[in-house]
Amino acid sequence: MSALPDPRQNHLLDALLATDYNRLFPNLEFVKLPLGQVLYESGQQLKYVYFPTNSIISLLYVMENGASAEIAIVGNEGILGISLFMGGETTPSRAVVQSAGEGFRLKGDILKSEFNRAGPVQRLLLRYTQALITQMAQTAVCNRHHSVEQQLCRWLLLSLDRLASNEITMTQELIANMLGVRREGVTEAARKLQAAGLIEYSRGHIKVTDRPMLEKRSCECYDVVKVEFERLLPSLHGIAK
Amino acid sequence: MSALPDPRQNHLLDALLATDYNRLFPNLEFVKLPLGQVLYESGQQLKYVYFPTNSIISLLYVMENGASAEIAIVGNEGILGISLFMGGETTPSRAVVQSAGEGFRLKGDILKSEFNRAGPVQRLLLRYTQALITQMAQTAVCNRHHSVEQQLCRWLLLSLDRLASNEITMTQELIANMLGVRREGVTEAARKLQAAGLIEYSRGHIKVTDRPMLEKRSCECYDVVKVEFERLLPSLHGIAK
DNA sequence: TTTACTTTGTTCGTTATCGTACATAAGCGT
DNA sequence: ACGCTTATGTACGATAACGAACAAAGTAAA
Repeated sequence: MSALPDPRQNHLLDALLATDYNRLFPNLEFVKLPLGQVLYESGQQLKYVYFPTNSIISLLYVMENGASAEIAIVGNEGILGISLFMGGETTPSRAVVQSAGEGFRLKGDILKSEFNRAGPVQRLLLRYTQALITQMAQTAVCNRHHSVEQQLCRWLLLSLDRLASNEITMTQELIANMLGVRREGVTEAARKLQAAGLIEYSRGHIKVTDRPMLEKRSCECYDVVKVEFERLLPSLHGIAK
Repeated sequence: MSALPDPRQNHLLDALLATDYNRLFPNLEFVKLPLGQVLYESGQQLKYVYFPTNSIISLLYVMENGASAEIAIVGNEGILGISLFMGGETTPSRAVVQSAGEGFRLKGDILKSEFNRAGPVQRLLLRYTQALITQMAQTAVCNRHHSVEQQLCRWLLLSLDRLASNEITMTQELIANMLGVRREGVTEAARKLQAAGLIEYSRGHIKVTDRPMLEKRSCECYDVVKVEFERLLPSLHGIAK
């Protein structure tokens, strides 16, 4: 937490060529992202895009009756605000800070002009977008076919991958909101995982103690998404050549 | 069916400026798309992109255990094969002809070079991609929260919008595959809709007789997707300016 | 310390969907 | 017209998740 904020903690920024990064750097603005902060509201014009470093943003859709479901999550592997360069300017979903932390933001106009250079930056952003699409598609599949427990495993793993530690700060109530299920369902699934020795939790803190087993207990969705991210965005410095 | 095949029946092609369209035209190849044909297999390199005219393509994910779920559908409003210009070349999903008909295909390389002109064609394709993303996201939400009957309504409406007639040629078994539910569930939902006088069906043919009521009975998901498509791709000639 | 609040645990009846099995019926080829 | 295949109808118990209500255990505030 007390580490000096370095934009390169964000893998997308880290993947940029030096020339591109240096041009962007002066425009990156460090921001704290407290739990629950709403970065985008559904249908609202986006002013900034965000590059999380150690925070996680949840894209979720809130229905007319108040029920919600998570569409995808964005962490240090990505960027929040793709609709800016995709041309739509807005989306019907909301973006909320799911795990408190920090990040950098960039004025939308600047990102757009970077994108419109039609060079490496554009290619990188598009590849990331495709990875995000995969995550959304897999969420749809998962919502259809998998149990709450499997989905909880998937969710924990996806979150873990975007954090430095093996501990997630999040109440079961909030997780239930993300998954779009009842809080009691999460409680029961979490209890089972704890009984099996895969996690330890108490009042808003979840520590993963046996990650390999968690992966076994998860559905295939986690792996599909992970493999696709690695295929599209191998985390190599200067990949956006 | 006997109408002369005109690429401009595809709204995306129709939205192109004359100069762009004319450059593309000689490369468009007319193709028949019979029911069940697999246009892309999961993870397979894409050679062509497809512009459906009166056919519908279903993007679906098939799980390890054989269960499946539809991610999105592509009809005359769009293009199949976005991962070509998004940079990934492949996707983890399969593309199957859900409603037989026709379309035009274009060599992947040609589409890529068009995209890389970074002009109106690119902007149009990206806006379409965002609309497709909305459809996927909404599918995730729908899978989580809505009943089989609501989802059937949504599915019928989405399909209807992409066809000229009010009749859909498709067995309940296939619809069940798309929705990722049991065939019996579709049968029951369809029976109710028929009893209520909204549809008439028999052995692979579904005729929608009361569309307004079908919309009422559907979940909000249909409308969200439709509105977003119209916002992003107002069906005006020469919109890709 | 006491109180208030938040988070988690547990129960119970209800519902939707599932899995399986089998019955009926419509259309097709011969 | 015949039988065969495919499509649809129906029933049944099993199961997972729901909605609601309340108990218990932490944590923070008074």
